[in-house]
Amino acid sequence: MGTDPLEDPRSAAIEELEQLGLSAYAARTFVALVGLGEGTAREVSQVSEVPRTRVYDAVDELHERGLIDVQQSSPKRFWSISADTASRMFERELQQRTDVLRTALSEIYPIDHHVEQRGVWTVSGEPAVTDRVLDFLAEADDEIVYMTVDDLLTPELIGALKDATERGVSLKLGGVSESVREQITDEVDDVVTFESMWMWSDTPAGRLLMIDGRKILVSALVNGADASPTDPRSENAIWGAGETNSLVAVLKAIFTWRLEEIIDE
Amino acid sequence: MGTDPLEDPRSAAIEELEQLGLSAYAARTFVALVGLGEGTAREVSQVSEVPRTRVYDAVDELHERGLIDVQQSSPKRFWSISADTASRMFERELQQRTDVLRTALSEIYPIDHHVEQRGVWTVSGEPAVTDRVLDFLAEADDEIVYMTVDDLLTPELIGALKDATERGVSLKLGGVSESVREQITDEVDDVVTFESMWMWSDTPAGRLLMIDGRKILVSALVNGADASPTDPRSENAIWGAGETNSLVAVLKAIFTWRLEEIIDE
DNA sequence: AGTTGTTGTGATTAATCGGGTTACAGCGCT
DNA sequence: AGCGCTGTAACCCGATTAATCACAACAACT
Repeated sequence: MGTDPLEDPRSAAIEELEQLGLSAYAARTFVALVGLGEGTAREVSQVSEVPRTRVYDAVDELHERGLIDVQQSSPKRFWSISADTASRMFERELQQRTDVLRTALSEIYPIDHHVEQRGVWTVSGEPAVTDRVLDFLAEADDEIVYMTVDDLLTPELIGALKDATERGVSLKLGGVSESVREQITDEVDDVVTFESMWMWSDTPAGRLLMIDGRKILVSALVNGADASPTDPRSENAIWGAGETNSLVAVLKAIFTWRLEEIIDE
Repeated sequence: MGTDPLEDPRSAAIEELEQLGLSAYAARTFVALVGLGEGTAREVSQVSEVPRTRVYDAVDELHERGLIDVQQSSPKRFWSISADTASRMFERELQQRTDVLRTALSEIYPIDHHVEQRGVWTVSGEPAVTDRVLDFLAEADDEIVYMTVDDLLTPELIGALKDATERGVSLKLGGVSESVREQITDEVDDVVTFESMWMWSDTPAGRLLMIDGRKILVSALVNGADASPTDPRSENAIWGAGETNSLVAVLKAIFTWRLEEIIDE
């Protein structure tokens, strides 16, 4: 990424505004105006480094989106809404958009997602992997084996695990630290915890999930050398389903074997 | 607008996905995959009318955003997440974005918004006008006079009016229908309502707001001939502040005069 | 009133991006 | 070997937008 993460709020804001659909000029102009509170085209141009003659277009764009008010004098004056109001504005608009999207998509959705029995699927991105894990947990009806590192065990996931045990699914949880383990055994009954077994692979960290011995997901965190703490860590996962699935067959064998060994201790 | 409003969910979804930052190909591909549940590049290409050779690019884009899983076989197979999961995905991402924007903007925000005493500001768009009205209501400490048409009197606005009266501001409300008036007098104490006085202007509908006799906002709805009920109706407003402000001076004179006359009846 | 610097609009150019097409190498199948 | 299909990559072209320039309208000041 070329821009500073949190150091420079102006660049960060401009970046976001562009992502949200504003032109580069409009974004820079708006940020300048938020800083100034109010100003003329010349003033805006000086602090934003937008060519003065283009400030007028940018301002039109912003005015139509309700982000600034304009004064029809000469020179024209521009007045930006407050940071808080602007954020509310975007939030409202985006909420509306996702609502439309949700209804449109659900109207499309046709047949049930029959699950492919052959092949291995790959997933990219931590949020996507978590979603898949949540889906799978929800469809378990016998046994869940879940191994994960601490910071991927969010409250949302703990809730899903709890739900599963409450409908009679047995849970084996591994890899977490002592403190987290205590917290879990406190909140969730019917859980067996076991020590980490990341040693069986050279994967530094990630998750491993097995559902009813018929569905398996494995993930690895891939932020190698350029690991910046603020970045959303990048996670890649693969999963497969079905007794005959090759991934399931292989991993299930290794997994249950090691698992029995460790729990027996 | 060239696309159907609600008739065709596919077009609607594609439109939204593009607005949300997906390329046209990626949007069409995703919608096709949601319909198919799962499919190959060829199948996707047939229903989405995306050139087959470009499906692969689109699919990369979608995979990186966590919207689909891919199977590394030949032919490759693509598996879309459910409509519900996809919506949650976007919601989460956008929430995150607006959060970043909010903090960035508030760090920029410098001096307090000193209010210009001269000149008239213009606002465009119903949401923007409502925001301005809410801002102004919040800073009233003596008297609010508010005239509006029914459907612009949202719960949010009623709440703000109620807040104001509860801190001792007197409220004069006009223009609303009988039923709404009853609802208001029910919810909010210390409110004087009066009949519409839109006759003083040729404006068909809109709002008129006066705060402490020192700040005035006037709006008009401008959806002329092409008024479609689903469109967010377009509203334009002007406002000015300060005893010496020309807009305030003129309107205040007319307004209080007519107001006394009507309420006296 | 004339002069001067500033303001706002419009036209024009340059560069970037994304949609659309084509070429082609690898592969399995007959 | 021949064929069809899959996946990668290169290319072209049109649209959008950043960036520059020319100019008329205007305000201010002498």
